[in-house]
Amino acid sequence: MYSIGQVSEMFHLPVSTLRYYDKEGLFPYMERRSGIRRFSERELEALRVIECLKKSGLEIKEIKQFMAWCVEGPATYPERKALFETRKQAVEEEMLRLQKTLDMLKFKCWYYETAIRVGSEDRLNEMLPDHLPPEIQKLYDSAHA
Amino acid sequence: MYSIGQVSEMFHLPVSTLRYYDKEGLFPYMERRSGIRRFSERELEALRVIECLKKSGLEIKEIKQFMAWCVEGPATYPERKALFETRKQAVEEEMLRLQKTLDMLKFKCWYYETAIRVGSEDRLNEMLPDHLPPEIQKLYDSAHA
DNA sequence: GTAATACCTAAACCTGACTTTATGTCAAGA
DNA sequence: TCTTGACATAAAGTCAGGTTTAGGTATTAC
Repeated sequence: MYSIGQVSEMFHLPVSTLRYYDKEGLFPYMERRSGIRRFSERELEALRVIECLKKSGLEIKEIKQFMAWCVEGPATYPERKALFETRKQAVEEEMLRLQKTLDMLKFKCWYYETAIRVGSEDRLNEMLPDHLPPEIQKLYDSAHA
Repeated sequence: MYSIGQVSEMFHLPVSTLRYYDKEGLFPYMERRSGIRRFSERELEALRVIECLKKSGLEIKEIKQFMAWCVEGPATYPERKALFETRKQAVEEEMLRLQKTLDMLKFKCWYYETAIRVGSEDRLNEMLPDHLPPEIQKLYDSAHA
C-alpha cells in the first residue's frame, strides 16, 4: 500500500493530479484509512492504463467510462476490448500523420541548411519543386501529399 | 489571391480560426483590399507550416516567433533551422512514446480477447507475466519498460 | 508544547486555442 | 430599394485538464 505522496514520486505526477483523477472517478476501488487514500497495486495498474489511454487521445470522462466497465465485471469484456481496438487504430493513424509531419520537418531542415549554404532562399526556391535531390524529393512529396 | 472563405474550404478550417491566426501574427505579410484579407500563395505556405509546427507540438506564440524570424530575413536562417531540428527531435521522441503506447494497447486487445475466450480475467491473471506467448510477452515488456 | 509535514476538501483560478456574439460595412441580385 | 451573403471588429464565452488557495486534521520531530 502506498500513500498519495509515494505514488506522486513513482509516477512523476503532482499530488493534485492524482486527487483530481480520483475525484473524476478514475480509481473506483480506492481505499481510505481515516480519510487518507491508500493506493494498492490495483490503483497503480489503473494509473498505467490511464496514462496509456490518455496518450492514445482519450478524454478523462471516457477513461472514467472504462473504469465503470471494469467495476461492472466480465459482462463488459467486449466493450473494453472494443475500446482498446478503437484506440489502437487511432494511434496507428496518428503515427502515420506524425510521419508526414516528420517528413515535412526533415525537408525544412534540409531547406534551411541549403539556404544557409547558398546564402539566400531566393536562389533556392528556383529549384523547387522540380530540381531536388531524390531523397529530398521524397520528403517533399510525402509532406505535401 | 483567395478570400478567407475560399481558404477556409481549401484547408477545412473555420473562418474564425483563420482570423484568429491572423490576429496572433501568423500571417505577417497578409494584404488587404479595403479592409478585406487577401490570401496569396505565401499565406497558403504559411498555413502549411503552421499546421506542421502545430502537429509537432509548438504553441501559437512560438509559431508567431518563427514568422517574425521570416520577416527579419536571411540573418535568422540559423534560428529557423534550429527550430526545425528541435521539432524534428521532439516528433521522433513522440513517435517512440506512441510506439510504446501502441504496444500496450495491442497487449490489452490480446488480454481482453483471451479473457472473453477463457471467461474470466482471474484465470488469465494467473498466467501473468510469466506464461505469455512470446509475441505477447514482447508487447508486455515494451509497454511496461 | 509547538513546529514542521503530509494528508484532506471545496471552490476558485488558470491556460491555450479557439468560438460565439453583437454590431457594422459593402456589393450583387430580385 | 431591399435583402442576402460574405466580409470585418472587439469582446466575451467555452472547454479540458489541471493547479492553486484557503482552511482544517493528524502524526512526528524537537
